[in-house]
Amino acid sequence: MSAPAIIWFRRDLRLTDNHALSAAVASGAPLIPAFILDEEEGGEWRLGGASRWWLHESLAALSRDLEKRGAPLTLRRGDAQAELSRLVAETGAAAVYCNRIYEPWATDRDARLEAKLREKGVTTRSCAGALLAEPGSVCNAQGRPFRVFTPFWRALAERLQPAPPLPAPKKLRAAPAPASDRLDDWRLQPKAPDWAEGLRESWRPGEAGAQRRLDDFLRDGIGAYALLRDFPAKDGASRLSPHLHWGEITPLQIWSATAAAPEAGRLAFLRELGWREFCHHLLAAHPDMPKAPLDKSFARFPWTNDAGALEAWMKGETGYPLVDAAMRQLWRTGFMHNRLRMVAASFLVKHLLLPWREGERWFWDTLVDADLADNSGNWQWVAGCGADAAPYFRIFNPVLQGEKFDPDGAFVRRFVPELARLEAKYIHKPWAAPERTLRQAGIALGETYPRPIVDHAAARKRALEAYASLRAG
DNA sequence: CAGTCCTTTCG
DNA sequence: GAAAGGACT
Repeated sequence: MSAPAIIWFRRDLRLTDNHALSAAVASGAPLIPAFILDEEEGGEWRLGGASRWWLHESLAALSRDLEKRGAPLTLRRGDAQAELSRLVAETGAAAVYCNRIYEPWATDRDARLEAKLREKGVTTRSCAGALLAEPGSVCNAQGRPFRVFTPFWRALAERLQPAPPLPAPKKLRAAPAPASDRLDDWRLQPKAPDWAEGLRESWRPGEAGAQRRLDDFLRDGIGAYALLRDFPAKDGASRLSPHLHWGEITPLQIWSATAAAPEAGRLAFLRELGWREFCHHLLAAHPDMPKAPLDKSFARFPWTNDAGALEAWMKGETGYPLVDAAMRQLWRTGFMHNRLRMVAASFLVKHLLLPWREGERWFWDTLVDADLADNSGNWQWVAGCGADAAPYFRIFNPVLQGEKFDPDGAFVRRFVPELARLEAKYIHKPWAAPERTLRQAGIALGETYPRPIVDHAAARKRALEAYASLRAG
């Protein structure tokens, strides 16, 4: 019997369009599918709470899918390099197959690991699939990585020659299975049970869930996507982001599946896929993007340090209904609508002048789609220190944003129930409502719902001055 | 080199 | 329609 091959699952928790898996199957070797939980990997960016929950559910799904095809998933926990080497030694594996991930900490580690395995005569085969194009492969006329989205996306789309996604292997020939941890022993589930409950109500992690989400979106969502995507109460978003992050589905599968969709919706939607791509390429070009502003002049930005304001923002108690609804959606469901991410993030950075890294950290822990490239790239974009930056145009007015994109207040009512009975005219500015109106709606400002923690006009002025000081210096 | 463009907002 | 400025061709 030939030496087995390990399929090292990481951020590719799927069987379809999985090049590493298909290559391993094609090699003819008996297979050992494995996942290693390394709770230290990523350092500061180790798994956040919502991501741990997702991972638990997604691994359970992957494990079932592999079992059905005759090759159970082996689970190990510990330092990824050490555990993989141990698994190779235990099983006599001659090859390791995996799909590439692109975080700077991961590319460094994987390169070291590959060298180490090669010394022992074990070959590593790493495949692409998490992105439409390899980072570094999309450049401007000077051969440099793009810093503006639209030319980047044009250049990528022009070059892209999508091959059809690979089908899932029907049967897997398994090697004798090594000892495995039990998933439940990993304690990936949150300690607060109500958090897990909120997440479970909102999501179906795993490849089948991802496929169903895509099918639903193609049937019900993509046609009107360009029209509805900005209205948080309309649920016009695809909600594929966490599935993409964990590789339960690939951008190529999504790209291919949209081929028959109406043009307007399709282009608007693929553009969002493009932003994901752009952020990943940016991170590869700027490995310190998660902690250092791409625009170096921001090193002397006059951030404030107001723990109380940060706390109010995290809890959704700023007194601005749209911001609060957004922050509570995040906490309850592990998700925040795209437009609200811009509004809530702008509020933290511009209205409160709190460092964007505080927001980045909170989103990292609470988003089910927490992704290093997307999270850091987008926070820098909002703060105005990132790519495609235009800080002066992005002081969102949370009242106007509410009136424009949640005109009847349906979204606010859903997530800020203490305002539910307030008429639409005041739903985004309860402080402006007459005392009688508030009383009839059961609201006592400062008691049942907070007064605004900052005045919009004053905060806007302060932010403009802070940004102007960068240029003056 | 100059001309165009940029996940936009606000008055 | 203006707000600053840099990216890109």
